[in-house]
Amino acid sequence: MRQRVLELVWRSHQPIGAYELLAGLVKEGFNSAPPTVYRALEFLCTQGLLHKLEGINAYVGCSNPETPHQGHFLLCKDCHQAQELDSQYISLAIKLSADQHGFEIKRHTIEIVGTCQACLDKPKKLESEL
Amino acid sequence: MRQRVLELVWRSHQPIGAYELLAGLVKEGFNSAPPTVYRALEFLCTQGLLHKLEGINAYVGCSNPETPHQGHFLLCKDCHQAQELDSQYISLAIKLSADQHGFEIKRHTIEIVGTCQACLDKPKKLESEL
DNA sequence: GCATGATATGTTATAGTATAACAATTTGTC
DNA sequence: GACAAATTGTTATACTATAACATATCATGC
Repeated sequence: MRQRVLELVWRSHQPIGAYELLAGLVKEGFNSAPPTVYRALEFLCTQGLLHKLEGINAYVGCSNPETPHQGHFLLCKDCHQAQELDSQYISLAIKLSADQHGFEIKRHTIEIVGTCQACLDKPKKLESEL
Repeated sequence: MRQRVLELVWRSHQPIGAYELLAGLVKEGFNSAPPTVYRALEFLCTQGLLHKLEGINAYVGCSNPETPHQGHFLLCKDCHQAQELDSQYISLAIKLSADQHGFEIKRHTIEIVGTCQACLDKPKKLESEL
């Protein structure tokens, strides 16, 4: 079941919600209910195979599951693609800030919303096609 | 109404949820419903008077509403306090990463979950009081 | 094999978060 | 005061998530 969920997430190629995944399972013949999906998602996130995007209640496959890490994401509000970042600078800056406040980090969420390069280029494309 | 909601958020001294705010309004005699609260919250966030914490679906007062900015937060999982950061390093690191990907930032969410200094010190306090 | 406990999944119900759509009211401006 | 714009009220419902308990699957030692 967990494997089915993982595959469905990867197959979507964009962030996907729990109930959308549930619909996918049902379409495959599984007679599943919400807890099934949420359990699988929780497990996969714990294992570092998925990340949850808190801002939009959706899930994406982790781009580098071998190395345990927290996800940093660029979320395009036009095409809804999620690009995972791996920035040492961001991680370092966060660690420094936390240390300054004597704060012990357990996990962190970084979600940057805006417009991706492809979508920024789209208007230009249209122009050049005229 | 918006003012009432803003005051209730500040008065709570911690992140507070929409339905908790609604209960507060009702206790004050207002006969309000969810949309009222959500509208007020959306307005106050847009004005930069509040920040929303996506990870826990709760709202906190902005510590510096004069200067428009995105919230960066340290969230203590023990005492549930939210400490707002203002780190130029974090902002810069994010901007650099986004630029590298040709990404245009609209807004971002940074939520660091862990244990605050006060809560880290608590066990020691108990020890010394024996 | 098969009893046993641990892990995983099924099932039902419900809690918690958020918004759509339309009506009524208030507010500012002329 | 009349009008348009902005705000709030009202009802209904959509979306997200978990509690609680039942059942099934799986690994392990005997």
